Amino acid sequence: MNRPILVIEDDTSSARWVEVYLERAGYSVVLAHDGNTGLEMARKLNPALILLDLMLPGLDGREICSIVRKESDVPIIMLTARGAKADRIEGLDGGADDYIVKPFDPDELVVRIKSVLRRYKGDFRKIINCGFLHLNTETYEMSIREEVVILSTAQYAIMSTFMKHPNIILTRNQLIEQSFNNNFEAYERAIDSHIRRLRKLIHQGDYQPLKTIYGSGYKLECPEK
Amino acid sequence: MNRPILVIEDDTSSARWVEVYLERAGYSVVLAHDGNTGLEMARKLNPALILLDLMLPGLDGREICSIVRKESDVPIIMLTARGAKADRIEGLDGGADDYIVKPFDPDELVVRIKSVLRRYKGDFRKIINCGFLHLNTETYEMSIREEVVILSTAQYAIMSTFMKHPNIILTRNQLIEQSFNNNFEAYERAIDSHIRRLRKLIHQGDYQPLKTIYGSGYKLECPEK
DNA sequence: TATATTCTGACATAATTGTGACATATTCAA
DNA sequence: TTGAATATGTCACAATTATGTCAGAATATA
Repeated sequence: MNRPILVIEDDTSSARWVEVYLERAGYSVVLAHDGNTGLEMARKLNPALILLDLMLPGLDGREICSIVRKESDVPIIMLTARGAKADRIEGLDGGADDYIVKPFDPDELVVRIKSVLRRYKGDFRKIINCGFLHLNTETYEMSIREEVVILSTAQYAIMSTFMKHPNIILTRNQLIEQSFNNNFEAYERAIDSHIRRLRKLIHQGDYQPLKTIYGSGYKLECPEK
Repeated sequence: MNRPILVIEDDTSSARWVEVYLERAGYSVVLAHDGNTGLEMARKLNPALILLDLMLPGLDGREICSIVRKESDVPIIMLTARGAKADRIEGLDGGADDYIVKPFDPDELVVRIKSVLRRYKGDFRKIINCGFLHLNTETYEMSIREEVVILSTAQYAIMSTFMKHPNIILTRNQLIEQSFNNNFEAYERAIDSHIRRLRKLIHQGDYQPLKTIYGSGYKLECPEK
């Protein structure tokens, strides 16, 4: 019993083309041509993975993404049109695991699918999502709404610790332990400097999700999933 | 052997609807349509979680909640009908772990359930409940009906001592011992200042649950569990 | 009423964190 | 390899927040 890949894509010809290609690669495929049926199938079929077009009639791709993400942990790859950077990111806002820009190379599609599934089995997400923050664990890129920045090693280490434990107070020592596996010789308050640098990157106008908890440590504030 | 989710809800159609939805999400579900059978089942079945309607024939939802809470640590999510914010909080007042306002989004329900169960596996109570006071041990946030404040280190230490020993007179020295593990050099009367600051935060109109016991110490007044 | 106790606000001080500048270390490209 | 760019840790000092203390007012108790 092989769980299928669910492809939600309104353009029939391109959907069929994907279907053929995936089946050739050994996956079983189910197509949905609009958002509502797509969502319904996502619930009924328990698919192994969802390929989701961003622009859809009926329910929008990103809406589907956030709904599905709330209900299950199924991996989702967004298909987005070329160009608009904002658009790519918007997919991630809903909690997608990866995205591919159209038109894409069929081989690349298969590679991405394999990689997402592999990661998924290893229970390891390529992208950690947290509110409007999205951290790519392969490239160390962090996107904040429409902006993308590349984090330094230490910044990435600390940020990923925060994003794995959102809404929780982390002491400087916890941050050091979790982020650097204790390979950290420096003064505890070096963390403060990293925090300052991170804050410059991730604030949204006046809103700063990296909170100071006086006497305790720091906390990354994220909307609850 | 999977422990079921017990749904105590008198409206049959809405109960069935919840049942279908939860089963689709992979949970096994048991229904009870009035308070008394609900309570009985809660005792017999050892459910993984209880979904509890606030308004019930027979035993009221909040009565059940406090009875069950006395007998076990099973997580409880209250379902409350009205929109009024005060009402939602009333669920927590009985010792519930979360509440959902009807009519609710089925997706949201599943999300909440997952999150409560996840917290429970970590085997720590995130929130200490005491009357209308709720203290979050992760964030040092205290919610008082509708308001949320963040306590300072000392305030948190003292407040959690009170909430772990409600309705009991605590002398200043007991407060110091329990709250600061005797790492406290200062004059006993410093407690008075903390009390004053806490009182400013937690009074409800004229009602002040932090009582002075003349000649002895202080007491946090909570409705009995 | 007299006395003991607690409340209150103001204040000083202590504790903690933020900031920018700087020195050193590391990385990367030529 | 060298040199430039970048990253990181440290420091001094500023800013902020928390805490303890006190004196006098208010309150409780006998």
